Amino acid sequence: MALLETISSIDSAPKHPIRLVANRTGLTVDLIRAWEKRYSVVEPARSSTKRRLYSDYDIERLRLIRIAKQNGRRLADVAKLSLEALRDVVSEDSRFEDTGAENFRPTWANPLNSNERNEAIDALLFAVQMMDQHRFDQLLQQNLTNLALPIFIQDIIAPLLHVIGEGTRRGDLRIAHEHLATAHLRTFLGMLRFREAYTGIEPKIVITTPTGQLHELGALMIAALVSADGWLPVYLGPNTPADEIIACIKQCGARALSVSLTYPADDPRIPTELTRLARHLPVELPIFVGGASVATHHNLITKLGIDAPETLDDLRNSLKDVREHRYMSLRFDNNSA
Amino acid sequence: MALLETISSIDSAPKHPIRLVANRTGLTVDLIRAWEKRYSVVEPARSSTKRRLYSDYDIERLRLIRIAKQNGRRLADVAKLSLEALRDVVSEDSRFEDTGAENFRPTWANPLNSNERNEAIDALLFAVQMMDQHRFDQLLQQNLTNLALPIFIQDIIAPLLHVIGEGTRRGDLRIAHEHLATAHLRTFLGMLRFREAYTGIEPKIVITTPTGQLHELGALMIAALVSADGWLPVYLGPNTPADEIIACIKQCGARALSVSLTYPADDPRIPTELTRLARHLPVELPIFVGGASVATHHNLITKLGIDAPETLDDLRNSLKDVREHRYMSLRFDNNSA
DNA sequence: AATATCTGGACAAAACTAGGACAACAACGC
DNA sequence: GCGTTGTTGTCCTAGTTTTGTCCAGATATT
Repeated sequence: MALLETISSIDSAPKHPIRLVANRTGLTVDLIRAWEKRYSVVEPARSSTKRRLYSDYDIERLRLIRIAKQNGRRLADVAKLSLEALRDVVSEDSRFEDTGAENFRPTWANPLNSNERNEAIDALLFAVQMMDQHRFDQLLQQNLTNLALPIFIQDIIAPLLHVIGEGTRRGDLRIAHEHLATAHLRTFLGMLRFREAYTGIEPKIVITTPTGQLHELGALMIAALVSADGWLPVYLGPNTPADEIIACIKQCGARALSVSLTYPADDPRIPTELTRLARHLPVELPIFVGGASVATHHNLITKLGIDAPETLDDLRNSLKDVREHRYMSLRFDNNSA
Repeated sequence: MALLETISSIDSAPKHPIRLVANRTGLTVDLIRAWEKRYSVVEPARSSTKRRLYSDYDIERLRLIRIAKQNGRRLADVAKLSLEALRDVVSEDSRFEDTGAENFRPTWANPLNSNERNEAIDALLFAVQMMDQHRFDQLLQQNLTNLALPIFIQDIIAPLLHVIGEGTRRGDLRIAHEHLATAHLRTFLGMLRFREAYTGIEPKIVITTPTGQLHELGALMIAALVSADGWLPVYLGPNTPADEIIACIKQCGARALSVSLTYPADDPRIPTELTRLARHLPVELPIFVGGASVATHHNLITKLGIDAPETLDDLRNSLKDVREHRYMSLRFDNNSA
């Protein structure tokens, strides 16, 4: 019995007292009860002694309803909507936000289980196959509003790119489909950099791709990611010569550099450019590389003392160290080598 | 799965309260009511308690009317127009805005007539030199809200790109500066495509760049431009093979194609790809080319019967003809040639 | 015993409606 | 030039609906 429940029921276990719900949603206890009384917004289970017991599902709905209200919706209109419908409404509204700049944080940062993730990615893939850009965009928005940004990038965007690449290689998708998706993601990821409000005191990180590397989606993912961690990405796009990267770092006083290597892996310019970067940048300025082609240049990278974090989380941790002046540079005295 | 019902289209279900409409349109609540009182600009449905309930259709009309007013139209003149008519009016206006009576040449070659425009572009250029992305973005947003979209693109973006290109060539700007600006504009222009709400009945136009052509900003400008004129751009990004373009047009039933040629002008693949397009696409489907490299291939283009509008305005006019089934194809019987 | 939650209701702030007033401004006739 | 007229955005009042907060007595939890 208990076994079956743990498998089938994920969200709907009624466990949380009203106080906790209030804390998580930002609503007051009174208000939650009032909403229930008037519109049956949520109908929580009860304990044996009549205490309300809310499920995760309920909490999520309340959060969304609060946002919907803030966007100008009336309670009666959204009270009875399902979770899915609410998500549609909220993401639809927040896209048009004119004056807004309201950034609500997805405190609800549950990592996805593999089922949900596959479902989300399948839906996105289907939209690409149908060439339905608006559906595609809508799904992206939805996933973004439901997930914290790092999770969104790591669990949705990165796998999606991989699946699309594979699908195109195998012939399940046409090149046209891949282009459509890539072009859209290019815009979407580019926007993510600007979700955070900048105070002007954030440390800067230059993000780009060296000469010959034309794929920029990896770099953009990193830009979006670090901007959520309080960095100000200076994004230069793909195909930037080493000298220009160096000049940019100097002009804007960046504290770190991230370059992305994907394709082609055997471009002879990669070693040249990387070496040039390592030689001309101060030792205390960390250089991070990432992407599919890193493995090819593993030897050179370790020799130059360039940091090649294996996962996005590793990168984030290293950057945290950089910001707190705890980062140990791997590069020592390369200049004289 | 609720896939079918979420196709993003304007539905006329009256569900939105006035506050939400105000948020989305940028109008005040009072003003919306005043317009209704005086000219019946919109006649929203009412709830059981007399609250106004607006449809998506109403919201879109209000947004357009706001722009029309900003362009100098009188409320009485536009109050009763349909959505389609409003779009025509707005895009019509934006063509003649603030240029004197004599000259509405849209500034490809000689951008600088107006002081304001110069000032705006100088400010943008300065932000690029300072590598101040947020200032850059802020200025773009500011200009965009002050101007109608077509004007913004023709009078600000296009000259700006030109000036940046020149500046980099002459050495006033570094490549890094150009990259920063290009990367940002790539995102910014990509977003513009989604400012319009779609009803699902707009004619589609495929926009891309042929194999070998990696610069996409021109194509993106066109995508943003035509979306304001009531088209739904299917944007494929740069470097798309002719066969894929053809497949895409077939799958999504596009009514037109626009390809952008900038650099390199002498790529041998350009003639091949263009010929392929002209041969395999139905005669009644117009093909538009634009960009700096058009001159190089002038002979081929005329021979193939491809339309090469000289200005963005010409393109917009031709597209208007296409939409109203008045367009005279330049292509006749190329298939047998 | 102190704290939290429940039910039911009261109450006030906020939002919406209808109608109208008013100043700023443009257009027009003279 | 001047005055008149019409347009337009904003604001005001008074009445209604919606919504957030608070209270009181009873029950439950710690």
